[in-house]
Formats: sequence, structure tokens, C-alpha cells
Amino acid sequence: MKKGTDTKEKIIVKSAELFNTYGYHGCSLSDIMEATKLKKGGIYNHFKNKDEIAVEAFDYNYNKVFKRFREVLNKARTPLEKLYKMIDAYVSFADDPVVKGGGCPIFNTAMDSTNSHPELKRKARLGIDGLLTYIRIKLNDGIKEGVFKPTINVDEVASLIFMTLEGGLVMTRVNDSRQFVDIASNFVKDYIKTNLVLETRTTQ
Amino acid sequence: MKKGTDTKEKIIVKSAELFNTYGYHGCSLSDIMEATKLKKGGIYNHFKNKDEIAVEAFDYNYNKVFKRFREVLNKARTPLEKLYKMIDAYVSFADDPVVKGGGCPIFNTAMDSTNSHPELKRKARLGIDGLLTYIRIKLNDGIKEGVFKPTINVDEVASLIFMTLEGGLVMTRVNDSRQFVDIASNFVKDYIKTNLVLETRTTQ
DNA sequence: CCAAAAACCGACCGATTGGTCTCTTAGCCA
DNA sequence: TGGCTAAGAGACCAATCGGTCGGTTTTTGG
Repeated sequence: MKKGTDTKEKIIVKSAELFNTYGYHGCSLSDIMEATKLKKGGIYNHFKNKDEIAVEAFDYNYNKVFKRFREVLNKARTPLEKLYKMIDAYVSFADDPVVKGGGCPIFNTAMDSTNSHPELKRKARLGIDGLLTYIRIKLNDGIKEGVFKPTINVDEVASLIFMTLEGGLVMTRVNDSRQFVDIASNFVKDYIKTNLVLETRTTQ
Repeated sequence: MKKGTDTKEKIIVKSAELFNTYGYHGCSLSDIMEATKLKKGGIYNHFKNKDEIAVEAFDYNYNKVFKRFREVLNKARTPLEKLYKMIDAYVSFADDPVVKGGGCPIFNTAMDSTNSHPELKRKARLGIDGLLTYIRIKLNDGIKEGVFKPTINVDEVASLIFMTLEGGLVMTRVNDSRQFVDIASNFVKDYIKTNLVLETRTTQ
């Protein structure tokens, strides 16, 4: 049953790349066949239809995103460091994409599926909420530890950080230029430093 | 030649809605036929192929966006007011969409066409650059008139304002909730007030 | 080593894709 | 009013779409 598992994994990986690159409607089964070097039978032995592939491909990308975050976050200890590392993770999507096609696959799927694929949209929305929660947790941790001002509106600040970074990521993807996500990153970091942290005695 | 012009306009308008809603690959000629109540012949009498429709539909949406901006901007006089009104215009996309499907059609097209439709991508990128330039001009005007700090990095600030608002707009579109673009708007306005304007004597 | 099962191939399916072309119709001008 | 031209209808096209299925190969467990 080893080979079967490998094959299914291969289909998911390649489809995840294709869907993130071209979108659900911009990628056909023939594209998946070509990328996996499999024929229809080989693919539909593991999935019942294209939708199921897309959903599992999304889950795969979703997990890759969160894995990236977890890896990066483990290198930091304080909530402020963790928040900074998280921002770096978003920036890293620019020159070391989690998946071919670039950008944030969760955000990409969200845009791609709106108005056209309810199930994917639902999943993407949940994914975005997960990313927001990730930021919220770090903010709350920081407040608890007395690093961030207790007066900040966590939901608002989390949304703000997220949409600035994602907006920058999209701009970077569309313009094939790192500068936008860099601007977003620098700005958000500066914003955190000057508006969220309590004691300015944090050395520079 | 009256009727012909009307028909072509109708095709463009309906296609502009469909493409902004479902994306280029998510919208077929049958969809356009149904929306326009025309048959193939009626459509291909005015356009040579689907691409040409998509391009003209984009131009149509593009002009609607800039028309919205121009209308709103005319109601303001000072650079600061103009900048604020411009932000309001972005927010207005949320509950009074320039085109069915919601969001900013230029940004939507940019995302939709990346990696899959070079010509549309090129046009969308130019459109984004136009929107950025719009913001840059207001910033420069403000600097010239001594309202904004002359030290600000116009390109960076313009990019920042743009991607925060667009990010918020996407979030609003995906989540069917105004709150995100409102958060973006309030934040950007506050940022301008406290970081860009020279004299804090601007009454609150 | 052999049989059962899982994996895979590839022909085939109807529907739909974007696109062409001929023919009819409708509007306009003389 | 008659005739010309532009507009539109709709049959038709090959190609491709997502999906099915029977047969063959490969793997695996007894």
C-alpha cells in the first residue's frame, strides 16, 4: 500500500501547485495528468472528482503554511519576538514560496473561490480565521505578559496586521517585486514597536 | 448604428460583471450569452474572441473605478480632504460595488490573471499603478502646500495606504462583512492624521 | 508461488468549451 | 418603396472538459 500512498501524495502536491498557480477553474484534469504523469484511471482511483482533489490540495497547502509559521515561531521566545518572526514568515512567502504559484495559498484560494466554489470558500475563510487567531494569540500573550498595552483592540490590530501583510504579498505577487511585502513588513513592525509595546525601554 | 452600439455596450457591461464575479476562467461564453440574451453570432459580431471581451470589460471596470474616484475627489478641496475622500471611495466599494461581484475590479483582475493571462495581468498591473499614482499625487500636493511632512517617503506611504485598503477590501469580500474595510479605513485615516500632517492644530 | 486485491491504463462517454460561418432579419438611406 | 448594409440567429465545428468503466498490470499477503 506504499505506492498507493505515494501516488496520492504526488497528486495532491502537484495539484496544490497547479491550483495555487492557475486557480480552480484555470487548471484542468489534463493539467493534473500531465504534472503527475498519470492517466485518468490513476487519478480517479484516489479521488472521486476534481472537487475532492481541490479540497485536499487546499488542506495540504494550508498545513504547509501553518508548518512554516510553527517552524519560525519556535525560534522566538517573547511574544514580541514571536510576532516579528511571524511577520518574517509572511515575507518569506515572497522569495521562498510555500507552494509554486507564489503568495499565500490560503488567501489566494479565498479570492479564487469567492462567488464560484462555496466549499473551498468556506475552507479558505476558516483558514484565514486561523491565521488571524494565530496573531490574536500572540497579541493576547503579550498583553498578559505586560509587553503590549492592555488597551489595544486585539481583533482590530490582528486584522490590520494581517491585511496589510496579505495586501503586500498580493502586490508582490502581481508585480514580481519584493518591495511591496517589504514595505508592509517594515511598517507593521514599526507600528507594533511604537504603538503596541508598553515600555519603550526595549533598547531601540 | 445606434442599436449596434447599445448591444456592444450591453455585452461589455454584463461581461464586466461576470468576469469580476467569477474570474476569466470561471465565466464561459454561454454565461455571457445568457446574461446578454444574445446568441454566439450576436456576440462575435462585435468581438473577435473571448479575450477581446475580457480586455474591454476590464477597461470598462477600470474606468468605472476612476470615475468613482473623480466624483468623490471633486467634493474635497485640500489634499488632506482629498486623501480622506479617496479612502472613503475604497470603503464605498464594500456596500456600493462599482461592479457586481464586489471588491476592487482592478485588484480582482490582477489576482485572477496572474500566471494565467499575461495581457490582462499587464493591464491590471498598469491599473494598480494608476491607483498608486493617484495617491502619490495627493501626497505630493499636500507636501507642496505644506500640509504633509516633506520628509515622508511618498512611494512607500502610497503603497502602504493602497495595500492596507485593498487587503481590507478583499477580506470584506471574502467574509461578506464590512468590518474589515472599515478597520482599514479608520486605521489609514488615523495614520495620516498622526504621522503625515505637519501641524497638529487641525482641530482634533 | 499463487491468488486476491489494489493500482493504473486508456478507450470511451456526453456535455461544454471557444470559435466559425451561413443565412435571415432589421434598420437606414436614397 | 426598394435595396443595401449591418446585426443577429443558430447550426455546426473540433477540441477539451470532468468523469466512467472494463481490462491489464503490479503489488502484497498468505
